[in-house]
Amino acid sequence: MNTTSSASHGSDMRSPTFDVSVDNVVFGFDGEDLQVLLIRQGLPGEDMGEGRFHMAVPGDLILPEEGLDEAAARILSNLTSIQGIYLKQFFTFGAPDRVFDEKDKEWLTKIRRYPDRRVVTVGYYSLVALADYRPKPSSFASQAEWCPLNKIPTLAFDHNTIIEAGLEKLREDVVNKNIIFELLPEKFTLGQFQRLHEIILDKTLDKRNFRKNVKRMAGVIALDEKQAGVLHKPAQLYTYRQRD
Amino acid sequence: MNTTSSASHGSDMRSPTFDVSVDNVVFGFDGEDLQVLLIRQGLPGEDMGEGRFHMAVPGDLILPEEGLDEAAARILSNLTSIQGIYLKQFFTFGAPDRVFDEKDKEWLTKIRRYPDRRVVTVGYYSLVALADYRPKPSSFASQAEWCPLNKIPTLAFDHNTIIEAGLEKLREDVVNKNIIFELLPEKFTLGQFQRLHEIILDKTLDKRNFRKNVKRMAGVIALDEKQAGVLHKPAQLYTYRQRD
DNA sequence: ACAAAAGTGTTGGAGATACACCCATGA
DNA sequence: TCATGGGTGTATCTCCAACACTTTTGT
Repeated sequence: MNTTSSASHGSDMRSPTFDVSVDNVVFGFDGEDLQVLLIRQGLPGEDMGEGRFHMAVPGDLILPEEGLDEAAARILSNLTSIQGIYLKQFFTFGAPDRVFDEKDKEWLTKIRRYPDRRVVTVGYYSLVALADYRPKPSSFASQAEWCPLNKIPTLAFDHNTIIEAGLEKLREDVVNKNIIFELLPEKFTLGQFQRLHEIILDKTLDKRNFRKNVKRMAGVIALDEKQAGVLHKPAQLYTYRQRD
Repeated sequence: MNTTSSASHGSDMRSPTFDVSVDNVVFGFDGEDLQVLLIRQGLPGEDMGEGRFHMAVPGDLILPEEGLDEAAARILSNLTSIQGIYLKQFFTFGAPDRVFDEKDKEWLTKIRRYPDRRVVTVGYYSLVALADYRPKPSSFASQAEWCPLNKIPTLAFDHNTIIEAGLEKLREDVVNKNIIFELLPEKFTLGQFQRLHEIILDKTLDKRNFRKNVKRMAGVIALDEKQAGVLHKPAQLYTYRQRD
């Protein structure tokens, strides 16, 4: 029987060496569209403006003494000065051929000490209410940009796959957990709320039925305040307060 | 602005070194109870019978050219000669202090080449229909044993946490995906089917309502066969066939 | 006045819940 | 004959889906 102790924890003397990274799919909702934060970088020491870019989701190797959640928060915070944002681990990508594109390999040669070392990356998604951060875009890294979900270009490594998987997980979580409010600004209209559902679930919802459901929802509170400056009937504003 | 390129993918020259492992929470259902596969190991070269054990979930370091799913399948297969079983990645555990117990550290000293190296482990759960494998326990490693869910002892490392998280994920998946049949033998009774639901969801279900739901379920087919040798009215047997 | 989104009820059907007794078998 | 789990139907209620018109604001 093939039951040597090599199958049980840690009994093997081989010592493969890996890097572990975190990649963070940051979703932002601006009241209209769902966007994803992308990083556009030139090679270090080269002119950013001359055409050759590396586009990816924000990510980095984790530090020797750092937890995974911690790393995800650090990366996001370094890049955007956004803090206290909802972060969730959703999947770990460890295919041995994750980096197969020649351009990606070349890139790593210039940027990593051990460019050939295999990297296992832990995927996170983050949720940001863009209205609360967009007004001060200067606080964002100049190389960071929001990109609408349906216009994502081809990215480095397996990052298109990672975004796809993150979106899939977001869909699941929106129906099963109470996370959608993380994408909404503090004050929001029911129109925005419904639009957000429609984008994430990728289907249209009935307005009256949707509003009935919202009324049944705990934590959604109507404010004494309406929209202003819109070219149509101003909407009632709502807010969300977690119930004790 | 704290937006140096250190926040973006791979631009950091540090090179932490990690091991990456897979730990596999194997759930088995025998028609009565839900069980978890545990590994009991003596130190290599020591007598297994003399008291000092290391108990854990099956796991191992991944090989340099091996994918994560592949590693999970290899570990399970080495240990139990079970193959073709449902495997699912559910969470990655990377806390820097995952190994804090002195006994665990001592264990690693004896078993690992680099015992102090930080290990990030990818958690999988597997589903096994015990009736299809239990009859031939000799095919199992002698150190592997099934342990009822509610009698799990204190395990090595963070393995109690891992089992807890795996169970939690299993609960979610049972309601959202079609995976519960992976735990059922090819032929099963509605009583077993209901009991399995009750164990996993940790609540009692109404028999008549449950059976109504099963009738509505696609893929559950009544066989021309009944239980035999039971000391009560023999139950109709059913099977599950994935619909095209 | 017009354009644009906000806001508002009813009905029919499907699924969920609650509930109690008889049946077939082996010992 | 007894103990054990197997097997069955009905009534109620809640949730979901379908559907169209009026209101308020800015231009």
